[in-house]
Amino acid sequence: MAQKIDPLDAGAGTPAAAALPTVKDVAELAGVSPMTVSRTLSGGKNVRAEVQERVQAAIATLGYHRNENARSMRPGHTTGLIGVAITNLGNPYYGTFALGVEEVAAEHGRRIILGNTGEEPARERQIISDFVGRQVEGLIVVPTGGSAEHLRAGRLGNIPLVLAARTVQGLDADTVLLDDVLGAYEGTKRVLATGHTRVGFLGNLVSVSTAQRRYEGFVRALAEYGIEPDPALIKRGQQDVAAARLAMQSLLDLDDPPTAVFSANNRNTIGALQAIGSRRGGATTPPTLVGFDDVELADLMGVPIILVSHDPKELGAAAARMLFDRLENPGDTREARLLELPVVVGDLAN
Amino acid sequence: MAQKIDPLDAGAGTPAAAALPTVKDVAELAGVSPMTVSRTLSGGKNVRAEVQERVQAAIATLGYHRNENARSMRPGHTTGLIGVAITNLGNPYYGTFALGVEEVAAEHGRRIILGNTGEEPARERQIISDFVGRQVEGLIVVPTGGSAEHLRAGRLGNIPLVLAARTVQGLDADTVLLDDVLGAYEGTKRVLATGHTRVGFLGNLVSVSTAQRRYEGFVRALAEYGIEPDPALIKRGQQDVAAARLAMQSLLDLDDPPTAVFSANNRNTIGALQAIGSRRGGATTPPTLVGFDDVELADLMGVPIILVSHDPKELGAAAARMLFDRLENPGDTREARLLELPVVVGDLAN
DNA sequence: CTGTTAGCGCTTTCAT
DNA sequence: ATGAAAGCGCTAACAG
Repeated sequence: MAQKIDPLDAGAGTPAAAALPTVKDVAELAGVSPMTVSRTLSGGKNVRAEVQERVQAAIATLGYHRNENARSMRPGHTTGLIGVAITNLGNPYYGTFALGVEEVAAEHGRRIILGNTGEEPARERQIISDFVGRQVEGLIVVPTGGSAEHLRAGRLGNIPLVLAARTVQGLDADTVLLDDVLGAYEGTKRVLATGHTRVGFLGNLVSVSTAQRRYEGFVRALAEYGIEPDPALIKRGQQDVAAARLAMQSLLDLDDPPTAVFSANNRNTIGALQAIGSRRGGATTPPTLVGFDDVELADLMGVPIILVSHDPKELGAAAARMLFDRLENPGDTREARLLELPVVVGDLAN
Repeated sequence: MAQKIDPLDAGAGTPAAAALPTVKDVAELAGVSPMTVSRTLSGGKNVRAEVQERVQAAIATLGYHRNENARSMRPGHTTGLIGVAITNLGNPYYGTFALGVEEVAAEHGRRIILGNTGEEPARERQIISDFVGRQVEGLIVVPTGGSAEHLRAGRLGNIPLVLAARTVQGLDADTVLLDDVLGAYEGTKRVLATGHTRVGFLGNLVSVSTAQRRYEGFVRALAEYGIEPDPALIKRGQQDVAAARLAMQSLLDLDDPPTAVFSANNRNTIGALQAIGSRRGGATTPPTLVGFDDVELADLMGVPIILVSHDPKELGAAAARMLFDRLENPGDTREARLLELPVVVGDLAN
C-alpha cells in the first residue's frame, strides 16, 4: 500500500522478502563476536588464523554478503555509487555512452546506477532525487532540456554533477559537450563546397541544446555561401527513427527536393536512410547526406553520405573523468568547466 | 588504502565527501523533533499543516533528501533495487535489453543498478557479489557462460535470479531465452529451400549457450536437406564486429565460397555486411545472408538478407516480469521456469 | 498532534 | 587477540 502517489517514489519502502544473514548470524555460527567477523572481513588483522577459518566457513555456509548499505552509513564511508541519468537507453548511442562511464567508474572502484529519463523532465527530476537519496557520490546527467531547478548544486546537497552531451539553460555546472557547432559547420561546408545549394535539415527536439548548436553550425556554413536557410527544407523536432523517416519522406516529396540533407543526430540519419532506401530504384538520384553521429553500416548503403562522427564511449569516459576529478579534489572551488570534444568529419562514402 | 586487492571490491568504504543534511538537521531548523520531519516526509499524517510548512521550508533551504539507504535498513523495508548484469552495454542489443528491464522495473517502483561484465566471468562474479551486498531485491543476469558456482541460490542469499538470453550449464534457475534453435532452423531452411547447398556459418563464442543453440538449429536444417556441415565454411568464436568481418572475408576468399551464410548474432551480421560491402562492385554476386537478431538498416543495404528478429526490449521486459512474479509470491516454491520467446523469420530483402 | 525510545547492520573506539 | 558499547539516519511502537 503506502503512498500510491508515484511508482518511482516507492523505491525503498516495500515489503521485505527473505532476511539475509548478518554479521551476527555469522558470529553466532562461528562462535565469536560480530567484531571478529567484521575484522576477518576487512583483512583479518588481529584475528587468529584458525578463527578466521571458522568465520570463513560460517560465511560460506550461510551465503553471507556484507551489507554495503549499512556499511556506507558509518561516518567517513560512501556508497561507491555514481548515478547516471540518460535520455534513451534504447539508442545505441547512449548505451555506449553509459559503457564509457561504467568503465571509468570501475577503474575508480565505483558502480553506476542507471536511470532512463525518456526525454521527460518529470522523470528526470524523480530519478535525480532518487539518486541523491541513495547517496550517490556523483551524478552524470544527459539533461532532457527542461527546467534546471532540480539540478542546482544546493538542491543536490552539493553532490558533484557533470552534464554530458547537452547543456541546460542557466545552469552553471561542469559539462562535457561535443564540438557541435564546428562539426555541423564543417560537415555542411563539405557539401556546399561540391556545389549543392539546396540543403535540407533534419533535427531533433528544438529544446535540446545539441539541436540548437548543430543548427547553428548548419546555418553558419550556409551563410558563408550566401545561402538563406529555406524553411521548406528545415524539419526539426523528430525524436525517433519513425518521425525522422516521415520528415525525410516529405522532403523527398517536394517538387524541388533538396540535393543534400544535413541530419542532426543518428536517429534522423537512420530515418533518412530508410526513406531513401524505400524508394530505391526510382529515377531520381538520392540526395547527399551529412549526418551527425556515427551510424553502423551507413557508409555501406550506396547512398552518398558524410558522417560527422565521434565515439560516445569517449564522451561518457570524459564526463566520468571530469566527475572523478571533482571527487578527488574535495575542497576545490574551481568554477564550472566546459569541455568540448572534437568530432571527425569523415569522407564522402558512395 | 584498505585492501588494494580489487578495485571493484572497494565499492563502499571510500573517504567521505560532504556531509548531507539529515532529518536531525531539518528538525532542528524547523524547531521540531526528527519524528515530525519523518511523518511530514511520509504523507504528513498527524502533523499540523502549519508545522508541515515549516518542515518543508527547512527541507528546501537545506536541500535535504531522505537517506534511502538508512531507510531501507529498517525492518520490513527493501532497497527497491534490481541488479542487472549484462555482457556488453556497447552492443545496442543489450542497451535495449536493459531498457526493457528498466521500464518494467519502473512500473514496479524499482530502480536498476547496472553492471557490465564484458564477457568476463571474473567480473561477473564481482558484480553479482557487489549487487547482493547492496541488498538488491532481485537479479537479472545475462551470464558470461563461465562457471555457475557464484549463481547458486545459496550463494545469493536466496535473492531471486533470472537468467536472460543464455543458460548456464548445471544451474537450475528461472530463465528467459529466445527460441534460438527454431529460429536458426527456420532461417537456414529458408535459404536451403531456394536451392543453396553451400551455406557458411558465422558464430560467437562457443561457450555461450546461444552459440550452441543457434548452431544446432543450423545443423538440423542442413540435415533435413541431407547436407553435412562443411568445416571449411564454419567460422565460430567471433565476439565483435572486427573479428566477424575478418571471418566473413576469409569465407569470401575461398576458391569455392558459400552462396549463403548464416550469422548467429548481430555482431556477426554487421561484420559480414562490412566484408561484403568492402568488395561491392566485384564481378561475383554476394552470398545471401541469414542473420539472427535485428540489425538497423541491414535490409536496405542491397545485399540479399533474411533476418531472424525479435525485440531485445521484450526479452528484458519478460525477464523482469518473471523476476517480479517471484518477488510478489515470496513463499512460493515452484521450480525454476523456462520461457522461450518466439522469433520472427523475416522475408528476403533485396 | 508530538516526542522518546529503540534498533535495523555495521565498524570505530575503547576496554580487557 | 577479542569483546562491549556507541552511533551512522531512519522510523515503528509506544508514551503523552
